[in-house]
Formats: sequence, structure tokens, C-alpha cells
Amino acid sequence: MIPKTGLRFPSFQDLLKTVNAGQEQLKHARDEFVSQWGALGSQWGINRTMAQIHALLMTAPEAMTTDEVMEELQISRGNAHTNLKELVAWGLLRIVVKKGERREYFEAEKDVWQIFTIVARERKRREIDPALSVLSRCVEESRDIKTPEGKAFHDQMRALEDFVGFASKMSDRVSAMKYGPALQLATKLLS
Amino acid sequence: MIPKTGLRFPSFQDLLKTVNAGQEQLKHARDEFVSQWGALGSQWGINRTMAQIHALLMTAPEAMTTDEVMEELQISRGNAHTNLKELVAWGLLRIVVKKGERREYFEAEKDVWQIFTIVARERKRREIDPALSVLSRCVEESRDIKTPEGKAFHDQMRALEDFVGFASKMSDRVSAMKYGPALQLATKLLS
DNA sequence: AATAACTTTCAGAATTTCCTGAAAACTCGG
DNA sequence: CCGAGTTTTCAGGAAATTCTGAAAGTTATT
Repeated sequence: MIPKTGLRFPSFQDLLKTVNAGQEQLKHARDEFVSQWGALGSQWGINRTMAQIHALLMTAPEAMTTDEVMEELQISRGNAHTNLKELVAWGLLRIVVKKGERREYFEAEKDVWQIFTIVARERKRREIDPALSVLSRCVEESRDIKTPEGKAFHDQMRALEDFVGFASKMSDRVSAMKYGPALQLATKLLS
Repeated sequence: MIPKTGLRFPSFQDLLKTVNAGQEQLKHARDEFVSQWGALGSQWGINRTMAQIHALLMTAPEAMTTDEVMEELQISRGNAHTNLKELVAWGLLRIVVKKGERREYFEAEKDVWQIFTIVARERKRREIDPALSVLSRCVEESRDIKTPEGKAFHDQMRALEDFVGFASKMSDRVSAMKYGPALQLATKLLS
């Protein structure tokens, strides 16, 4: 009930309610994010747990321990450990050591552009580079075949090689850019 | 043996040898391409058979039937059928009907830029769009949480949403471009 | 050097994804 | 409407991937 005099200060109870409701909502939203992001991971060729851990830590206010991650996601120690380390290897997580504590804490890279360049680099390494190497080999092997089919094959391989090589360079360039310039460039492209 | 008088016309036998050697080499190179491209498929989140069929048809001089594909790759009818139809659904293969023949032939899109835009569109649909929808939901759900952690979460979700939305638009733009302009733009970027 | 705290590894279980082969369902000419 | 030729479906098996849990390995502390 709002008194006739206008706005009043919220009571302690009101504040408490707001905060509790907020915490509830936040937990809900965050759980959804973690779970859905995990499901998306599959589509991205990243395993579910890895994606979930990443989502969890990206939205964690503080660095977390292996045990906290296990607890939160209800997964085994081995699974948590392997995927945490894999994320560290990617550069998406950092290990933090707190004074006077023996165990490791993990903290996520939260900058969106950083995350993007890391993922782009990794995908290039796993998807583009091997393709390029296969194509180069095929171009070589078919270089001096004289038959028409041979020439057609060679040309097709060359066209693919050129394109993939090009994509590779583009990926490098973009990954190497700072956010500002990239944004500017992209904006021009979108205009 | 080269006669002292200089170059001579190759004999029929010589030509035959060249052609046979060429066909052998071609078969070898092509088999390698098909098999390696299949292996790469896994990394790309596409199943091996689908990638192999695509590789096979991209380098086929003529359209092929289901049975020819089965024979060439040594796979079952069900497998061949499912993946051929999936490739047609993607738009990477076309069905060709030959006069006076009942069965369907399949023919690959060979233009590299076409292939790229098709794959880009499909990946966007499977990887970017669902991510965007998850993010939008999370942004909404966390909009009016008052706690500091709530605000931090909301901001992180918004940053991700912005970026992914941006990527989505970029992908659309690039896919819609013709090869020439895209190349020109990219070349500028690489310079 | 013994203990406790924590990390790493990995064999086998669980789950997910993919493939086979055969049966059902079409399609067309006669 | 029949039957041969062709396509489609799908239950169950095979293969690949991921996860668990426990044992072995490390590192700091007393």
C-alpha cells in the first residue's frame, strides 16, 4: 500500500524479498543458460560438459574449484578435471592460485571478442588447416595426369585449395585484429 | 630412346601407357581425397559418409546413381540413400533424371563459392540461430534482477547476444554476396 | 618420511551417433 | 491391377564418443 504522502522507503522486509526473488530468478536464468549452452556445444563440435563448464564459469562472479564445478553440474571428478584442463589449453580459462590455498581455482575469459578469436583460431586449426593439407597433396598428385578427367580433377582440387587457403588467411587476419578495428570494418560491410 | 633426329611422335603403345598410368594415378588421388575428406567431415560436424559422398560426387565426371555410390564407397543402401538425400536437402547435390531411365542420378554443385555459401547458411542455421535464441531468452529473464550478480549476469548475456547477433548479420551478408564482390572485399581486407 | 590435500590418469561402463539389411512403400509400363 | 524396378523407412547392431570412479601420482605440511 502506497501512503498518500507519496513514495516511502522500502522496509527491510521488502528489500529482503526483492533480493531473494532476484537470487531465485538469477539461479533459474543461469541454470538455463548453462544447460542450453551445453546442448549447443554438441552442434559446435564441442562436447557438452566442456560447453557447460565454460558457460558456468563465464557467468560465475568468482573463480571456482574443481569440486565446486563437480557439485554444480553433478559430474564426476575425472570429467570435470579433463574438461577444465581442456578449456585451459584452449585459453578460455585461466588457473588462479589464491594465497594460502593449495587447490586451483578456474576463472573464465569473459571478453566476447577474446572468446571469439580463441574459438576462431582453434576451429581454423582443427578444420581449415587439415583440409588445406589434404587438398595440397591432391593437387600435387594429380599435377601431371594427362587425361581429361585427370585435368578436371586437378582443376577442381586447385579451386578448392585456393579457396580454403584464402579462408585460412582471412581467419588469421580477423583473429589478429583488435575489437575496435574489426567492428569498424564489419560495420562498413553491413552498411 | 630418343632418336638423334630430335623429337618423334609417340607410338600407340606409348600413348596407351601414359593414359593407363594417368588413370591409375587419378584413381589413387581421388580415393585419397574421398577418404580424407570423409575423415575431415567429423571435425566439421558432418558425418563421415556424407562428406565422402560429397567428395566422390564433387570429383565425378558424371552424375551417379545410388548403386554406383554404394559400390564405390562400399556402404549399405540405407546409408547411401539417407546421406544422398541429406546432401540434396542441403543443396549440395541435385537430382538429375535421364530420359528413358527410371532411377535418379545425383550430381554435385561444383562451384566453390556456391558450396561455401550453402555450408555457411547451414552452419548459421544450426549453430548461430539457436545460440541467439538462448541468449535472448536469458537477457529477458535477467532484465529486472536487482542484485549486483544479477546485473553482471545480465550484462554478460547482453554482450554475448550483441556479438552473436552481429555475427549472424555478417554471415547473412557474406552468404548473399556474389563471388566477385566478396573476393574484392576480402582482398582489401588482406592487403 | 609420514600424512593429508589435491591432481592426474585410465579401464571399463554408459551414452550417443551411425550403419546395415531387409521389409514396406511407391511408381510405372503393360 | 500386376509385377518388376526403384525408393524409403526403421529396428536392431556396430562403432565412436563421453563419463565415472577409483587408484596412482604429486606436492605441501608437520
